[in-house]
Amino acid sequence: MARDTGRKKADRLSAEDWLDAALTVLSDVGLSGIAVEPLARRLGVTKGSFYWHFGSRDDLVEAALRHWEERSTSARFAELDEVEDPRDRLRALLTRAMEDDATLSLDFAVQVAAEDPVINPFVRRADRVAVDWFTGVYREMGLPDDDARSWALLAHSAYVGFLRILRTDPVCVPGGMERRRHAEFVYRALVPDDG
Amino acid sequence: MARDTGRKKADRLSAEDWLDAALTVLSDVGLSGIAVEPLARRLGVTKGSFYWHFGSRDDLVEAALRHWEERSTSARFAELDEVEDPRDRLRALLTRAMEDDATLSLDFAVQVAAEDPVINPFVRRADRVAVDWFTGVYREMGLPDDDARSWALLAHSAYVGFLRILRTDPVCVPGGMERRRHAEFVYRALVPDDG
DNA sequence: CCTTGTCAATACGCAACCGTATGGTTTTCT
DNA sequence: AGAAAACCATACGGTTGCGTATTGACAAGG
Repeated sequence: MARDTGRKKADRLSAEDWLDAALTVLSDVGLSGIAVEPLARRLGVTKGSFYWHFGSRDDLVEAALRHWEERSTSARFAELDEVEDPRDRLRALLTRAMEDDATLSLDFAVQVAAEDPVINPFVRRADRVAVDWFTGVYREMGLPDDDARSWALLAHSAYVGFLRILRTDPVCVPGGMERRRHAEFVYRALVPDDG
Repeated sequence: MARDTGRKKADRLSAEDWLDAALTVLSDVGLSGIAVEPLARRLGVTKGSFYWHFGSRDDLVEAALRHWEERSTSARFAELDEVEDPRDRLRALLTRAMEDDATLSLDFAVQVAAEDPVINPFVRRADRVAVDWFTGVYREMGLPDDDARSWALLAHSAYVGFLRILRTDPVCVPGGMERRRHAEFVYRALVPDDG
């Protein structure tokens, strides 16, 4: 009979269980939270389990980041390419990016750990993808390559910085429907000639 | 006879020596670099020295951050208040902020550690000071309070994000005279109506 | 039934750091 | 010089994390 994929029948764990826990804790407490023994405690097992599924702690971190790269970097921009008008596309990204708190938390946790040798290449790729995406949008608005890249870097900088400020001091930053207003404001500020 | 203040005569250390080392290593390798034993090795002593000058590692971190707060947050904005025209003042800050690599490194290291309970309040204060400063500038340009704060948050976000991207992937970001050009571009983008 | 493969517990050894306790060595002051 | 204070070394105990090795429990298939 067909094995029911992804079902937790007993208290035995799979590699995915560790991966999920890693991503959860990464989002909650940051990279330092991805530690073998604490995760094992959290999962109700000992690290004897972990080292059966993964070779090392870095392996788990890398697997978690690969997961993040697919969910975040790739998927996020892909689904926006359906919007034809570049201005609408830009607005859609901004409003969407500043809403989903789960995404914000994970993105932030990853970016804070950008200095870690395992994480660094992932963040670099993500930055490149984002800046390139913005550049494309601005070029479609009719800007020359040079200006498009400048706008793109500014836009991505604004997102990255907003993320950090938001997580450091949530009070300093608008929340709820105020946030929506700010997103709209940012959109208007980041569009060259909108009237 | 008058004691020559701040002179390193022998191989005995003072609290300031530890502070300087802490700030240097904070800028170079981040908060995790501020560790008692490694710093002691670096200074050619043992930690027996450290615990004479400071009560704990956190005490040193706090002292270092207090130093940063004065040098960075306070001084940086204070010396700019001489520029009368708000637009010129904004441009002055941007160009100055994006040039000095030492300041950039330290700011970045501090911000990356913003989650640390000792660091957090310092970063929050710094954010508030920066956003308030920007807000003042924009208000002097004639903007209503609401818009001024929005612009301020955007401007500070852009700086914070630029910092992170710069340190993660220096290639992705303009360097040298290109950077100056980008600073000028950012200035023009962050000024509401400049023509 | 009994072997094989999967998953987990236990028990090590190792490294990095924190902080304390205690005693030794310089300065500095008187 | 002699006492006091400033500064440092040594040695210790404690914590937390990584990774390995060995053995045990339990399921599925021959």
